[in-house]
Amino acid sequence: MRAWSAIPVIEKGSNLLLLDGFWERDHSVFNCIMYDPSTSSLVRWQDKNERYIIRIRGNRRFGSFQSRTIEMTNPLNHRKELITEVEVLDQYPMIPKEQILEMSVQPQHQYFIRKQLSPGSWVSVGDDIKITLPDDDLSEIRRKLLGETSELIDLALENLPVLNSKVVNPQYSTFDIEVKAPRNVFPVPERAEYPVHAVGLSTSSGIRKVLILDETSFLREDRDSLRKLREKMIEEEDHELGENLSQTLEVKFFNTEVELLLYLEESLLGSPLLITFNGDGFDLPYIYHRMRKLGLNSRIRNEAKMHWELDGTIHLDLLQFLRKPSIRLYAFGGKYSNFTLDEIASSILGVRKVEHDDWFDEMDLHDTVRYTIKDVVITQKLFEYNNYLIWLLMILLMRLGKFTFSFLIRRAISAWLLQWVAYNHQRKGYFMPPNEDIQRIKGGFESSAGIDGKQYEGAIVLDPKPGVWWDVVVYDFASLYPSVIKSRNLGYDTIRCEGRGHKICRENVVPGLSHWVCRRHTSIMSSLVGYVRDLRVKWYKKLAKKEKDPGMKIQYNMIQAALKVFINASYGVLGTDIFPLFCPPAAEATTAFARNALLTFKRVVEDRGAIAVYGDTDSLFLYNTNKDEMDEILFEMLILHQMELGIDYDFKVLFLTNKKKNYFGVTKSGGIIVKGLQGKKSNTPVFIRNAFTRILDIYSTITDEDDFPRIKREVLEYVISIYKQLKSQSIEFENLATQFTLSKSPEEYDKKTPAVTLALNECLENPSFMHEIKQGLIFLGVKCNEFSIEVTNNVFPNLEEKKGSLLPCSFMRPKHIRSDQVDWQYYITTFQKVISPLLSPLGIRFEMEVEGQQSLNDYFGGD
DNA sequence: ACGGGTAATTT
DNA sequence: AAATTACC
Repeated sequence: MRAWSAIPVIEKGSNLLLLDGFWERDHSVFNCIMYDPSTSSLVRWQDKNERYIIRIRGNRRFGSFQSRTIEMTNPLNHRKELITEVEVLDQYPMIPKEQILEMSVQPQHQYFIRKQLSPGSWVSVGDDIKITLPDDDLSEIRRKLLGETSELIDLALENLPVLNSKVVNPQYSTFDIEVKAPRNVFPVPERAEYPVHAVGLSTSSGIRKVLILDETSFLREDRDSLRKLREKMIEEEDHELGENLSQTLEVKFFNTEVELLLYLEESLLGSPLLITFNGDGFDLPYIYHRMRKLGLNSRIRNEAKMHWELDGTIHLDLLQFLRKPSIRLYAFGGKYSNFTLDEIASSILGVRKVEHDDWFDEMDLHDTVRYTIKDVVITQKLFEYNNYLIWLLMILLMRLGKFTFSFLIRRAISAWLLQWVAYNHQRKGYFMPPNEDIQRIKGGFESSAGIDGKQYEGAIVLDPKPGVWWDVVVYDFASLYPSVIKSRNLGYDTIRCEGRGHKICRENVVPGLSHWVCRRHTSIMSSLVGYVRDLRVKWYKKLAKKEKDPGMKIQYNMIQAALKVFINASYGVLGTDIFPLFCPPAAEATTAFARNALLTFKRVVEDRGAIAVYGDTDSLFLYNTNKDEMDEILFEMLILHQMELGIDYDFKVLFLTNKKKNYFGVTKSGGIIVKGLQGKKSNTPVFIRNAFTRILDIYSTITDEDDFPRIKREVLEYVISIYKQLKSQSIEFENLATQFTLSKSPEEYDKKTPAVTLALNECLENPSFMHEIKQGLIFLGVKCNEFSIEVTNNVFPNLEEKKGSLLPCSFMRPKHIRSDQVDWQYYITTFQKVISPLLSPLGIRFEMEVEGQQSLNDYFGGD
C-alpha cells in the first residue's frame, strides 16, 4: 500500500493542478496526482493506456515481452538508430542494466517525458490527460527573440504559456511534535523511546490547536496556568506573529498517548498538503515508530529514505527544500546560512528569534503550549510569506524542469537538470547516449586545475593592485558560463564532433585547447541554456520591472529567480563525473572560452586607457573609465563576441590589498560592499564581526579624500572602546563564540578539529549527546586555555586518539565556560588581525594607537 | 546521493 | 596537508 493510493480516483475532471504521479507496483497503471482547487482536495486519475517502457538500442526481441521498434536520433552523430521499446510489467527482461537507455531517469518521470507533460501545469483528464493553457499572445515573445535560432524561439513559445499560467494557493495542514525526552537527550525516531507529549497543529482554514498529553488530568484542572497562558499570549505571540492566538487557540487534553496520536493522524488525514519543518527527518518517522511501538497501525508511510508521506496527502518538508544550496543562494540570495526554523524564518520573515533553553520537563504548561504552537505558526508564516512565494517558486521549478513535487523537494539540482534535459531530448526525438559513449568518443580533460584535487582549469583571478582607488566601476558578464555555452554552442554533442561534413568544424577551435566545436548542429544543452537565459534577461526581468499588478510582479520576479537556478547549475553538471551527461572537454571548453572572454575584455578596455585594478572570473574593476567609451566597448563585445556585460558596482572608493577575493568599498549611493574579509566569515567570533560591521558603517559616511581624518578619528575611538572591553574581560561569552561545523559524517574524521573536540566534550557531560552527532551539526565554541579530555566513546571510530586516550582541547561551549578559562589573549590578537585591513587604509597602527593609547591612559589615569 | 574551480585562513 | 569558509 502506498500513501497516495488513498487518494480518491476520478474518471473525468478539468482545471486540475498536476503535482505528482506513480506507477502501481506491478507497473500496470500510472496514477497522476492532482490538486483540485474547486474542492481543495487531491484527486487521482489512472492512465490505463500508457505502459511502463524501457528502451534498448537495436532491433531486439525479448521472449514473451511485448515490444516494438522505433527510430530515434543519436545526438553524438545525428544518425537515426533503431530502438526497441519493451513493455515491462512485474519484472524486467534478462538484460544487463547497461544496455537499457536512460536508466538514470525515474519511471514516473519516464511517463511525463513520454507524454510530454509538465508537472505543475493545469490539466484536464478523461480518456487521456491534457495540458490546458490560457490563450497567450505569443507575438511579442517572437518579436523580442527576433534573430535567435528557431529552436530557441520554439522552446520559448512552448514553455512560456505553461510558466505564465496562474498558480493557486493550496489548502494545507501543518504540525510539529514535542517529545518528552530526558534533558539533553535527542529522541531518535527509529527508537521512539519517549512519549509525544505535545503537538502543535495548524491549518490554512484557521484551526490552531495544541494537543497535550495529560495522563493525570492534573494540567487541565490548572486554571491558573491556563489563565496565565492567555495573558502571556496576548502580550507576546499575538503581537509578534500578527495572530490572534490568545483567542483562536484551542488546547486539547488527552488521557493517553494512544488517543493523542490517533486524534493527530485523524486531524491531518483530510488535508491535501501536509507541511512540516523537518518532517522527513523527524516528526513523521517518530510518530510512525512510536505508533507501532504502542501497537497502533499508522497511516504514515516510508516511501524512500528521507521521504515520508501520510495516506492521501502530499508531504512538503520545507527544510528539505530550503536547505538546497541552489535554493538558498539563488532564490533567497543566501539570506540564511543555518538550517534551523528560527534562523530561516527570522531571515526570510524578519521574525525575532525565539530562545528556548528550557527543556520541556522543566516547562510550565503555559510555556509548553506557547512554544509548541509558535513553531507551527512560524512554519505556516514561512509558507505563506509574500502570498505563498515558496509555493509559487516550487510550482515554477516543476514547470520549468518537468519534474514532480516530491522530486523537487527531495532531489538535488543535478537530478533536476537531468530530468529537464531528458525531457527535451525526447521532445526532439533524441535519446540520451550512455556516458561511456560520450567519454569514449569525446575523451577526457586536457587542462589541469591549479588546485589539488580538482579536475580541470577554471577561472582567472587577477592580482589586485593594492591601494585606495576612487571612482572604480565594476563591469561583469551577465551569466558568463551560460552565455559562453550559448554563444559558443557548447555541449557534449557538439564538442569534438566527427563525421562527414564536419571538417569545417575543426577550425572552430577552443582557445588554448585542442578541442573544436561543431558548426553544423546546435547543441541541445546550449539551446536549452540559451533559451532560459534569454527568457530571463529579455523577458521576465523586464516584465518584473514594469508590471503594475503586485501579484504578477511577484510571480515574474520569482520566475526570473527560478530561471537563474537552472542557468547557474547547468554548467556545473557537465563537469561532475556522476552526471549522466558528464563530458570533460565540454566542461573545460566552457571555462576556456570564459577566460578568453575576460582577457579579451581586459585588453580592449586597457587599449582605451582604463586600468583593471582587480577582476575575478567574470568581472573587471576599472579605474579611469569614460562612460561613453565604455558603452562603445560593451556594444563591441556584444556584436563581436555575443557577450553581454553590465555594471555590477559603482564605487565611490575601493580598498584593495594584495589579497585576491578580499576587498571592501563604498558605492556612490553610500552602500558598503565587503567581500572575503575575515570579519565577514561565520567562523569569526561574534563581537569581532559586530565591531567589523560598525567600523564599516563609519566608512560608509565618507565623502572624499579630505574626509579621511574624520573617519580615522571615529574609527580609532570606537576600536579603543572595544579594546578596553577586551582588556577588562567584559564581553559576554556568547559574543566570544566562534561557529564550528561538523561538515563530514563522524566516521570520516581521523584527526581532531574544534568541532570534533566540542562534540566529544559535550558527550562527557551528557553521554546521550552521541546520538545527536551527525554531519552538519553546528557548535559554538569559545577559545579557552588548553585542557585535556578523555575520549569516552566511539562516535568518531577512525580518530587517531582511540577510546580512553586523552585529547587536548582548546574550545568550550559558551554556556560551560568561566571567565578565567577564556583565552583572552587569543581574542585580542584575533581582533587586531581581523580589523587590521580596515585600519591600515587609515594609517592606524594597532600597537601604537590602540594598545599604546590604552596604556598611556592607564598610566595617567585618564579615561 | 550527486554542480564547478580559485583563494585565504586556521589547525 | 587538511579542513573550513568565502568568491564567482
